[in-house]
Formats: sequence, C-alpha cells, structure tokens
Amino acid sequence: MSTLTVTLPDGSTREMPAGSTAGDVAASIGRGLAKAAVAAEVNGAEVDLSSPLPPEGCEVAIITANSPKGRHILRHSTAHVLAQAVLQLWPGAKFAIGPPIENGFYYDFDLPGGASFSDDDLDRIEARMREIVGEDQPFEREELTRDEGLAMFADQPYKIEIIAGVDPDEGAAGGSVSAYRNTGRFVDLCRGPHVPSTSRLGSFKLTRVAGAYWRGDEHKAQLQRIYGTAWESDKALAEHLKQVEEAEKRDHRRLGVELDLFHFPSEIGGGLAVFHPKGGLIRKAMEDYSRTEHEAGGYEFVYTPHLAKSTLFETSGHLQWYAEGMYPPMEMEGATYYPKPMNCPMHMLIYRSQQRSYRDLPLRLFELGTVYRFERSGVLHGLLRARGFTQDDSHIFCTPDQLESELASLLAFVIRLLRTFGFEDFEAELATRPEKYVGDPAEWDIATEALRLALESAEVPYVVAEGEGAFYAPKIDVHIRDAIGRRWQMSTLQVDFQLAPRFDLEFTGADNARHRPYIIHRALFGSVERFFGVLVEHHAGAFPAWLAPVQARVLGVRNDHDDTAAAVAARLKAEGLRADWVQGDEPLGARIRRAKLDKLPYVLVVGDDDVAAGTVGVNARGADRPERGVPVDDFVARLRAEVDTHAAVG
RNA sequence: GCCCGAGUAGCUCAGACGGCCAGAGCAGGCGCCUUGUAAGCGUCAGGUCGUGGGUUCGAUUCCCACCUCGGGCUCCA
Repeated sequence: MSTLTVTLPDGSTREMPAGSTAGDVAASIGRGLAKAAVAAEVNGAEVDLSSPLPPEGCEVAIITANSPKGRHILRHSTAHVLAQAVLQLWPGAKFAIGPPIENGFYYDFDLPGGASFSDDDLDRIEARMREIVGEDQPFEREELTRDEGLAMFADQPYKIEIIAGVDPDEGAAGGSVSAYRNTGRFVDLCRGPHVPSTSRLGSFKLTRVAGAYWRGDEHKAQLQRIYGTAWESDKALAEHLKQVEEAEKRDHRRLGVELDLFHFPSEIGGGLAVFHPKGGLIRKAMEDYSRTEHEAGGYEFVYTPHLAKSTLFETSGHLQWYAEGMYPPMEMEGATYYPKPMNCPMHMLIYRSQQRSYRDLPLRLFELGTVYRFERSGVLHGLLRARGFTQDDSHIFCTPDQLESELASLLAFVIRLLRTFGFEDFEAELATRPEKYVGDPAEWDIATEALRLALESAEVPYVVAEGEGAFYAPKIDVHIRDAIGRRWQMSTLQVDFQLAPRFDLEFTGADNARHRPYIIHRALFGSVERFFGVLVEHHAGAFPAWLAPVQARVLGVRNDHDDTAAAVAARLKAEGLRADWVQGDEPLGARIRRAKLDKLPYVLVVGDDDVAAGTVGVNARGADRPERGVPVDDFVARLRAEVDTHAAVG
C-alpha cells in the first residue's frame, strides 16, 4: 500500500496511507488533537478535515477550535446553522451573507413580505439552532460548476448575485464554486472550510438584530441582520459575555452620568457635549499637562476662530475634498462661512503672515482647537464619536532635511504622553495613499517613506494600512490597548506636501532662495473629548490621583471632629491638592461608602486619636485595609509625589 | 438617512383588561442620632408617564406621526 509524507508544523514528518485525510492526520497524532480539530491547513490553504491529502505529500497543520483560525471556522459554521434555522422558521426567506466577525458572526436575510426580526424572535431562532446542533448534521462540501451553482440557488437572488460576481478566470478553481450541505435540509454557497458536523457547535448566543444594507450600500436592499457570538466552549462563551458586561459597566456615557462628568443636552444637539465641573477638572488636568509638555517641546501657542469664509476652505481643498464631513454653510454680508472641520488652514495663515527664514524652522504651532464635523446621526457614540471636539492640534513647518528628526521626536512625544495617561501597549498603523487624493504620487511616496523610517527608528510595532490615508497626506495612527484589551485609535501624525503650495508658503534658505516648507500635522490626544472618553473606560472611572477631580476627602469620625476635618482639607488645598470634607452627621461607614462610589483615590478619617497626634487615617482606593495614625505631613508628601509623577495607580 | 429597540421623579427601575390620589430604591431638603473605615432612623418635596394628533364617555396605557437616546448598516460566499 502506498503512502504519502506529511510534514507537521514542528518540522517532523509522518507517513500516512494514500488517501488519508487531514482528519486522519489529527487522529494519528492523538485523541485530544482529533477532538479539538475543526479544520486543517494543507500547504497553507484552509481545508475541511475530511478533504483527502494530495498523494505527493504535503505540509499539514491542524486547526483547533481554541485558536483564532479555529474560532473563525466554528463561527462561520454557526452562521450556517443560524441561516438554516431562519429559513425553516420563515419559509421563503432569502439569505444573503453570513461571515464570521470578531467574537462572533452574523447573517443577513430578506424576509418574505418585508418582515423584520424583533428581539423576541431571537429566542425562537436560537431554540431551533440548538435542535440543529443536536441533530449532528454533517457539513458536506460539494464542488459545483458555475452553472450548477446558478441552478442550485435559482430561487436565491443574493446567492445568484454572488456566483455571478465570481470572476470565471480567477483562482485555481477556475470559475467553479463550492457549497456546503447539511443533510437534505440546508445547503449554502460557501468557500469553507467548516467543522465536520453541527454537533461540534453549541457554545453560542444570538445577541441582537439590526438592519444592514446588501453589500453595505444604502442604495441597495435593506436586509435583516442577526448577530451572534460563538466560542469553542461554554466557558469561553461565559468569559466573553462577562467581558461584554464589564465593558458595559465601563461605558463612558454611563459613568459620565454617574460621576457627574459631562452630558449631551438634546437642547444643544446630537454629538455636542457639555462638561460638568468634575469632568472639567479632569479635562483641565489633561490640558494643563499637554500645554506644559508642548511648551517644553518648543511649541508656540496660537488661537484661531471657529468659522471662516468659504474661500479659505477652497484654498485648503477642504470644500473640494472634505465637504461631506463639514457642517453646512451660513451666509452673512454676502459671504459664505463654514464652521472649521480642521485647524490647519488657519495655522497656514499664521505662517504666511510674515516672511520666514530657514532660521525660524522648525516652527511648531500648537492649539487646542475646537472643530466641527458633520457625522451622520447613526454613527454618533458619546464622546468617542462627536460632532464638535477639540484637537490638541499642531502644525510643524520644517525644512526637508529636518523632517526625519522632527518625526522621530514626535513619535517619542506621543509615546511619552500615552504612557503618562496609563497606556502601555501601542501599535501603529501606517496609512498610505487612498483612491481619492490630492498631490503628486511621488511626494506621497517620500512622505510615506519618512513616516516608515520614523516608526522603525522609534521601534514602534506597526502595520501598513493600504489606502487608509487622509486625502491630503499619508499618516501614522497610533493605537493603544486599554485595561480590558480593547484597541483604540488615538494619536495621528501626517506629512503633508499639499498645503504649502496651496497657501504658497515659503521660507528663505541659506542659499537666499525661496523654498517650500514641509508640514507635519499631528494630534496626540487626537480629540480631547475622545481621549477623555477612552480614559474613563480605561480606568473605569477611577482616575489616578493626578487626574481625579477630588483627590482626597476628609471625614471626621463624629461631627465634633468637623473643625479638624476642615483644617486638614484646607491644609491639602494650600498644598495645591484637590481635597474636600464632609460633616459628620451621618455614620462614618455611610460617608466612606459615598466616597468609594465616587471612586475617590483617598479618604482621610480624623478621630480623637488623630486630633491628639496630628495624624489621619488613610483609606486608599484599592487598598486591603485602611492605615491608621499617618502624620498629615507624610500624607501630603505622598499625595504630592503621586500627583507630580502622574503615578498610574493611587 | 435606513432597520430594530427604548423613552414613567435628578439616577436606576416597577406598574396599568383603557377607569379611583402613578409606585419603589438611590440622590435632594428638614429633623433626630454622635457615629473609627462600603448603607442609622424619621419626615418632606419631587412626575403635563418624550411631544403632537387620533380612537374612546374616559388614554400615561390602544393607533399614527414626530423628537430624543441606544444597537446595527461588507470584517465581502
């Protein structure tokens, strides 16, 4: 009997009988692996466990359910089960696409008579899905020609459109398509691979219904989408659901109300926030830090208005390229004004206000500039996606040979700032020229290369996002990971060759000739509001002392300690610390509890012993037990140091 | 913009086959209590039940429209 040689990921080889499948390889390695296997990679291509291996031998890697690829596959398979359930419960429904997504999957349907799903339908559908899982239906792959595919899905217009869209000349399959059949009950057009049987699924939950457009195009049919999450085990599912719950508890919109930080008055309009005094204190601490650092970094502070005439935005190119992101215009005295969507045009005018010499460069203009952008109502999301927000915006004008060192020091500045705010995990994205762009492609290449060099010299890990750049410049977006592992885009850095010629900006070089400056746009927080929102979620509202609106609350044990409490609070305030005190007309425990619910870093307690000894009891947030008899001076020094060093915990 | 869901006190929520003064906890005011580390007691106040129409003898409840908020709107079979 002939054999074939398979090479495993560790480099080892084994002989298998000819005609063996990937599943056989898994079984030959061990029972545990066979049980965990959901699919395999053969010579780098994902295939079903049941697919026969090529007779000439191959490399085989088993994909297990608890790997990213394995979860992807079982989510995809679960989406098929969802489609089967819906087609059975809504006879005549058309089904469109059902891919795996991060943490789960979805499937889009067109229900008969234009019906739509309601939340109550999820239970019914889920119950039917569990029956399908219980039926242990195999996933069986079928290879079809294009015409067979068109015939098989003759009554499914979305599937027909997908098959028609498959390029007949593309790929090894050469115009063929594949389908997966679950017994006689259900068949779906699908490239696969899939788990061997529905019995391999089960740790899933349908989460929500939504509308979605066919192919994401609002001019096409609106479909009904069902989202679900699926995992390799009930334990993993439970962990995910717990994580979702934790994220809900950290939601900055919820904490914003609970901690009295900000709100979005409907009287003002969607996406436009007001900051309350406590939120204002946090924001002020952020902005103070930012200003101090910029001052130290050689930036000069400028201020510009919120409106400008349309001609400015014609010069900058915004009206031509960015009009859909701008607020509508207003007319006054025969001119048309727009709220500014970006600060750059105004900064260009400041540069142009006088002749510049190479000796003036680099010129770094900084502004906490509030901009307004039109965002469709459906995409607004608290402070994270607002219509009015403030950028810690800067434009750096430099000579070509200063570009590299400016970019390198900027990246270092970004990382330092993010670390100060408690973020440790960074990843950058280098976004290159989009389809819709201005300027000379050769200059785009120079700018992109300069950004790449900066990333490499700063040793920041990055990925390239092709075509994701702004219309006027390539950029580096710096992403952070928060306390519960979510990724957020924060800072951005762009190299721009367009604005200088548009505004006819020049500097006189050492050669006494006129030259174009290079311009770097950058924002470290990005949007102060958005950064604030992410900070709330990252810290779950428990801000480190340097940012906390109230750093320490002083409580007397009884109300005859009120004078001492007030004196201690006054002492802290005199030291420049943010402290308050609450009179003792409620039991101490109750007052402690309120302070804890407000997530204050420190609660100080003064009683008879403390009055006598000049000490306080220190109840630190997160500590196991309170400390007694701490001299006031010691506490002041400790909090002072914590604030001055921007200590992350406290 | 479009699909789904939700709007009852400052916050979190209950309630009603259409019918009597619409309830609770927290927060707030006042009083009592005099408290050593996460909820002391009492009392008072607080709501045009999102807005506007319709059905009805009667609507916060049923119907329609609108407003606001939340989730979603290619991660391409």
